[in-house]
Amino acid sequence: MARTLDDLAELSGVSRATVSRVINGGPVSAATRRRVLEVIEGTNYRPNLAARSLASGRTGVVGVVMHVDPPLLFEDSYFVALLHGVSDVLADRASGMMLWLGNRSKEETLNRILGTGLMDGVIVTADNLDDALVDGLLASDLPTVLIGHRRSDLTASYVDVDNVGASDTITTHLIEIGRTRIGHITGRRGTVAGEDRLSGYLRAMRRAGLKTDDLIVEGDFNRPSGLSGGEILLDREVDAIFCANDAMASGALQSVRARGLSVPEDVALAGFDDLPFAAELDPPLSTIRQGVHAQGSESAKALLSLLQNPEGGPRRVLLPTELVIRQSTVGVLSG
Amino acid sequence: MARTLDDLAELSGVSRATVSRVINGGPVSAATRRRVLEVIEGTNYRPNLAARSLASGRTGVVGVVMHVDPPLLFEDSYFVALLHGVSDVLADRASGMMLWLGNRSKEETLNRILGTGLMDGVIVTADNLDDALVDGLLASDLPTVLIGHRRSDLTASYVDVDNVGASDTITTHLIEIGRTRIGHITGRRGTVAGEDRLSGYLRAMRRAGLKTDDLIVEGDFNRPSGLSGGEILLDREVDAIFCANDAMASGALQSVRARGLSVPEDVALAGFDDLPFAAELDPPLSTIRQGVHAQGSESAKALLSLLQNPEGGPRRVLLPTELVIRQSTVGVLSG
DNA sequence: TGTATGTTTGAGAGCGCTCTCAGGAGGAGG
DNA sequence: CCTCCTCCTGAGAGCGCTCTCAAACATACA
Repeated sequence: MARTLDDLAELSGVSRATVSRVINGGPVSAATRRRVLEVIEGTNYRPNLAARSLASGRTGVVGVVMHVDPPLLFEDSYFVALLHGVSDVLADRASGMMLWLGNRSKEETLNRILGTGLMDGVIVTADNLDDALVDGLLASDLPTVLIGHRRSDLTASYVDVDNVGASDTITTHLIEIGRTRIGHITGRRGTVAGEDRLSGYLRAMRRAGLKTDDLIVEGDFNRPSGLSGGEILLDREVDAIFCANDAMASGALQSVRARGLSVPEDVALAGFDDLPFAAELDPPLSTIRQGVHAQGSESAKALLSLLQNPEGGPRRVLLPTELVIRQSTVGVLSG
Repeated sequence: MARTLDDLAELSGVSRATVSRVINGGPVSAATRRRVLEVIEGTNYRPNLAARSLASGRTGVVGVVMHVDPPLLFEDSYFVALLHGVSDVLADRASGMMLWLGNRSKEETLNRILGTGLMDGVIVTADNLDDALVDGLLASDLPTVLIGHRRSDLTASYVDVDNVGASDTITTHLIEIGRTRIGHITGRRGTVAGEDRLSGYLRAMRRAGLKTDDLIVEGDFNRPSGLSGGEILLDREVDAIFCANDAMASGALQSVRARGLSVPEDVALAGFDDLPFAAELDPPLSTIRQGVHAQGSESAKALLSLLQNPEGGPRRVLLPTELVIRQSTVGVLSG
């Protein structure tokens, strides 16, 4: 059983360099190539990635960095879906995937990532406006693609959805069904998604000439903050609530119910994400569908493209979203 | 900025070998060690893992193999919890984690894993009685720890829970509250968990002298099979149903409700896993709590121990489970 | 036939690290 | 003062691969 290139070289009667060329697609005569391939066939040779990395600086291994609190990762299927999308693409075109989660400090994680030298590039979830880990990766010479964070610096590669536009769309939907006192429960402040969704809401309201003075309540993307936020907004007599994600919308729904009010007759309700449970709420939730799996797979494609052609400039992908209208805003749909 | 050991050697006026000793804890005089450490301090040197791997055969990187259908991974928080547990332990004591999911064929995955040569060892989820991927890993010279699969071959290292004993326990609980026609909806056949939980059920029933002839229905661990299995068992006039996991129990609950029967008065209901939603069902579900996070972390510890002392024989860990009694078997708990 | 051009191949120098081996320094014992 | 031991340290040989360079050979054209 051949273990090294030299073994293969001896077995096939050519030099190590030639075997390397065959394996890596270099210029070799057809006859030689065939002979070497035959030898390789019968020998289950596997190139040593460490050696290859040392010699060429490339391994084919890609890093995926999701520096979130493990509990969040644990609860929120968002990250699992993202990982799923990334891994689907990498399975075909990369030789492996290293995963970096949030169980160390950001500084420590950054150091380890940069230190291993085993990865050709990384994909990193960038939820916050400011993030030392993301900044550190961008500042390093490790090719990096961001998920969910469009940096203002214009040199980073990223994959994101148009949070502002989508929020504007769903807010406009609430306006079009005749609501005028539309409250908003924001996402966690300091996150891109939270800030951008707020911006979209404000843009739509302003364009329609509607007031927002007392209609914005701060949430944190978790269900309880939707419940408490809903109570506050109901006190202020809203006729619709747009929550920055579905989890908070389910909390808000509970607050509406608790007052004996009905959705959507008394209060229309809208969320963001279209996670699986959104369709199963009672009534089913109108929301914005963002393809999380696609965000993962597109970010992997972007990174691979970046690795293949580093000179091509940053890759910037803005994925489309879709307004999903269900009974929480329009009542019983006529069939 | 020092990039290599030679740089550090030059800066601190010693040889490369000595710097290597300082970094790896070899025998060095206190004075030299201090001097070298000072140089390292100010220079954010990071050892190159590829080079280290090539020279020593070790990288500190561990592989985690979860060859499940992505949809399953996506839906079932079991795997995320497992990963969480593994990563918590590896964060401290390993220099990285490679993740291998089920988006390739088992053969292809096996080849890639064995081929990279970048991992010191792997942790692999082994759900099925037969699994070519698991067999291949065990047959290779890569140190391997199994999760959830106690092989009969007695040479493998593994972490598992006592499925048989736990099933016996919860079945016995149903017997003790006076039920006699206790149905069982099995897990997917061919899985260790499915078969072992069935065995435990049978053992408890036999010991109590109860018949099981028409009381066993085949399920597949998913909710719909719990619903349909529940309907079949209700036709056969059971007074209790033990489902091989919580997801199926929630389906079975729905089938009981659909007939206007009440839990636990007419039919007592029990599950297995104690996933978060189990406590939130109406009524809350009696079940077996198995620490999934602990399974992950223990398997990581077992692997690290195996790597540190390969001669110590296989590591075998059987984690405890806990019977969690809620209202689905005992009605309203007196306070 | 001679020169220019192109194709295919091998030799060999690393990539950055670990680890063995042997030499030097210093102390203990005769 | 010499020998023996112990403790530290440096030299140097790899680990398995990639990649440059130049040699060898083939082909084309004048």
